[in-house]
Amino acid sequence: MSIVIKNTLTGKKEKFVPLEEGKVKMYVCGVTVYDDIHMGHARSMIVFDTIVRYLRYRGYDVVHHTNFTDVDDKIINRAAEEGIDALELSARYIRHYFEDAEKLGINKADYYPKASEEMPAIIKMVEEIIDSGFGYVTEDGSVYFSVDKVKDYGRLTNQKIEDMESSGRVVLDGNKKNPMDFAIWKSAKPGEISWKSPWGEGRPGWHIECSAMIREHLGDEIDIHGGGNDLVFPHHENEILQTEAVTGKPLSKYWMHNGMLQVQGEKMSKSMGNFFRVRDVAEKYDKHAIRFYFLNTHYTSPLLYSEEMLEDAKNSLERLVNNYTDLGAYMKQGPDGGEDVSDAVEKYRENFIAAMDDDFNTRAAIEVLFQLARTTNKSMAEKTLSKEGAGIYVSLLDEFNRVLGIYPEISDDDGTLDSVMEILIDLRAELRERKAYDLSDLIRDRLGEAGIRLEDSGDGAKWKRI
RNA sequence: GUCGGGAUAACACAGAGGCUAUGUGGCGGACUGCAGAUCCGCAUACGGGAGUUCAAAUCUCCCUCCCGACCCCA
Repeated sequence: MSIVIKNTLTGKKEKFVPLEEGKVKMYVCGVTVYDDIHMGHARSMIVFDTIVRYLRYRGYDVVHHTNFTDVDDKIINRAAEEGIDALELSARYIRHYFEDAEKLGINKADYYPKASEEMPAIIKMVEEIIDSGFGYVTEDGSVYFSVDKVKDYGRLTNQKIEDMESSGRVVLDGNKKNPMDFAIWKSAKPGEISWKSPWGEGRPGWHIECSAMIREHLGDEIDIHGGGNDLVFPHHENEILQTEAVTGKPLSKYWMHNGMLQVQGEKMSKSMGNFFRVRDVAEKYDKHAIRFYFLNTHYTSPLLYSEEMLEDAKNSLERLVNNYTDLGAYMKQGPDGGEDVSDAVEKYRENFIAAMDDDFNTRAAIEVLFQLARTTNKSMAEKTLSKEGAGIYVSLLDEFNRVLGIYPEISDDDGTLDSVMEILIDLRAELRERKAYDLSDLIRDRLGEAGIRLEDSGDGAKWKRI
């Protein structure tokens, strides 16, 4: 059994074999930090966060880098509007990014390279591209990549240059020799943020930073390169060209792309103006519901965004969380002995791994959780489950949760609250015994207002924080 | 135009030749003083048309419609 990954490069699912056994070098394209991140970015972040978590769960030693594009036209323009320095603006949104990432339960990447801090590596790479004959310098001090020199352009896109030009949208501008040529170094306009280079003051083109930063920090070849599928062309295509022009080696063995989030049938994007900021959504939905919403679909599929969808995810997840907290409570109160759960547990683990091994099918993995919930709910109701068995299930769910991050962390038991609740529950039992339902219901209602949900059942009451 | 991905019950979303998909919502039952949770059951499916096959939601071909990429994008 091994992991299978849908590789954009070949369009097929391929067995995952890293360059170096047991190790995974992974680079995921991050965001251009000129504004707050939206739910579309959140999807990509959660998807790749989960993939990293799973690879680690499967025993791989993963190095994961995600970049920030902190120098680009939009940042420069936005900063000019606000009358501040470009890097001051990008620093602000990088800060926001981390605040938002935390609200999504994202584990930190090992390193976050920023274009502005990688100039020596970027300039070096541009020089190497020129030296290899793939780059040319223009009169104004810009440097372009020459696609004419490339043998098999369009590998990732599976397209020919001629076909793309027929779109009529690609135009020959400036000093380009071929309309498909792209800037790897842009000369600075007066007043713009710039760095010194052999070609004069300027800044990097969009695609070069990723190529340069990968090479600088991860090496010539990596295992997995990820990002949204809107980056396939031209961004990733061009990254491949740049890197291979210099190293002669494939940039990444596997290319993974997540599907777009759609709002009313259209892609969510800044330019469409139909986006929802993570920080706004996170006001109303917690990270577990948001993660569940995203992971309840395969990462490559398009996904509809609406508040109803989030509401739906929240309700669905509640079923799983109820099961999880019930198992937690049963662990303390359930009977000893009971049937052996080890076979069942092993089966669930196998199914979970089989689902995730198949191109990280989180949706199928979640179905395993629902199956587990149904059968354990039943065995708890029938008292055929032992407290030990419940404990084993809880650890199993904790294990799965290290990958998915959808169950809430059980807050440290406050012993005081436990005893207070015990008193209240006993008191209510007494009241109910005397059929003083008005009082017992009042207690339950008031607890609800205080954020504690009390549920009566045949053998005592259960409570949990909500 | 070229290339890619889709169309599955009320909704969302898996599956990929035969095996009860799953969840939310709906309806009906069990449990219950009530509420909630939980369990059991029910209903509504694989865009259309041909074909291959003993057997097709799944494979092949054709058609219709949707989304994305080709300027910026996760």
